[in-house]
Amino acid sequence: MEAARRVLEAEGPSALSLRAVAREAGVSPAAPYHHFKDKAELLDAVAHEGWEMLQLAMIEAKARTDRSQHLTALGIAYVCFARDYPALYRVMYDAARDKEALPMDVEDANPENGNAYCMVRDTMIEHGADPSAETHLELATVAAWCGAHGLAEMAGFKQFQHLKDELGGERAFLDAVFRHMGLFPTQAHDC
Amino acid sequence: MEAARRVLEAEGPSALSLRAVAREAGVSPAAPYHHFKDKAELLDAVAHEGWEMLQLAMIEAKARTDRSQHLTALGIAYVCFARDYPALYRVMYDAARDKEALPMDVEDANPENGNAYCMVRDTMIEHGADPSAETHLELATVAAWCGAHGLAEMAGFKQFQHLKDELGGERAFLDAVFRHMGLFPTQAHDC
DNA sequence: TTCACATCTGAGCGCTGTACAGATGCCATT
DNA sequence: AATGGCATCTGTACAGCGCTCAGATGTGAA
Repeated sequence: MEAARRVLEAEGPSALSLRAVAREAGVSPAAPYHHFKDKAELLDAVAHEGWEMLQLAMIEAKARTDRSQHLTALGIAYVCFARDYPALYRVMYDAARDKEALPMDVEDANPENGNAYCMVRDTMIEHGADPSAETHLELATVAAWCGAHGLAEMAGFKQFQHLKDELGGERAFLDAVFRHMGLFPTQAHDC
Repeated sequence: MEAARRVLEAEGPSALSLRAVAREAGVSPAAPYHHFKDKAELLDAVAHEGWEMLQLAMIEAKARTDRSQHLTALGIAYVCFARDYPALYRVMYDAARDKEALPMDVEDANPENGNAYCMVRDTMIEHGADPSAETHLELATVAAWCGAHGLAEMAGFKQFQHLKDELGGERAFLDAVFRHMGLFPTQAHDC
């Protein structure tokens, strides 16, 4: 799995073949099959690690931010994670799409925080959402998650470079878009 | 390209190999290379058709909806397109990510409407956005696009099935999420 | 000492994207 | 009518891929 992570970071997701991972690990092409049923299972495992990393990044972002800015901080941390590990982020969502499910069972990294999705929901409550209005709460969480994911995928596109320039950098751009989503209070610090 | 579309719809994006397309078209595996530089160029062409189709769907949605509901209608049409052509939608964004750019040059289908992205911006203006505040306008457009794209990718996930059930169907769910995004006025009709 | 088990190898199958030399058929020019 | 250029297609080939399987190796428990 370390080999897989190295290949992914160095060569991108399209180069992440079982054989390449085996080469990187210095073993024969058949060796990985004694640890993973097939390629998809290896990718699942890599993706799982990715969700753990994302959760840790979000925990950290929350920890170093004012309570009033927690939601924005989570959004920013989310988008920055996707920017810093684009290949991994893609593997994570490719696996999710194949299963038609977000991996809401990732709680290994820091169980008391549940998982990344739960963190968003809990932060909604912190910000005044009514926890007894479950449907409403979950809709708000989904909406925020959609916004963050959408922005994560758009933020790297060249068309929006001029917006970053006009607004004074990437961070200002992300803040501004989140503000326009109407879900997030605004202005925190670096990511 | 017809063969490519057929393979894509029938077998999904992972089965969309040049050789499969050639087989479907009844031609040798080398034949496509006289029309496309490589596989990526074929996929680009397929993706381009996809953006045209999306634009047409959005034009139609706008045409059959009250002016006050145009923005929601676009969002719903967008998400429904992604639901109805999931393989094509994936090819479209795979190509976009490779280029790190949305194809904002797709204006063939209906030039007077520009393209899908422009339609969203124009509809923002219809709804009262100030066209002279260009940065603000574009941020609002980006935010809406991000929300729609995010929802398009999430809407099929199993975790949210119970929300659809509780709210009385997929359409109600989409409406509700859009409402929570704060960008969209609400309630239109079918898609 | 023996046996079970986890791990790994090497060869091999059918698939893929891509390259290239040559065939075919059509269209414009002479 | 004959010629030549050009677009299109074929057949073959190569390296790389996911995956399978029979057998080798080593390690810990009985």
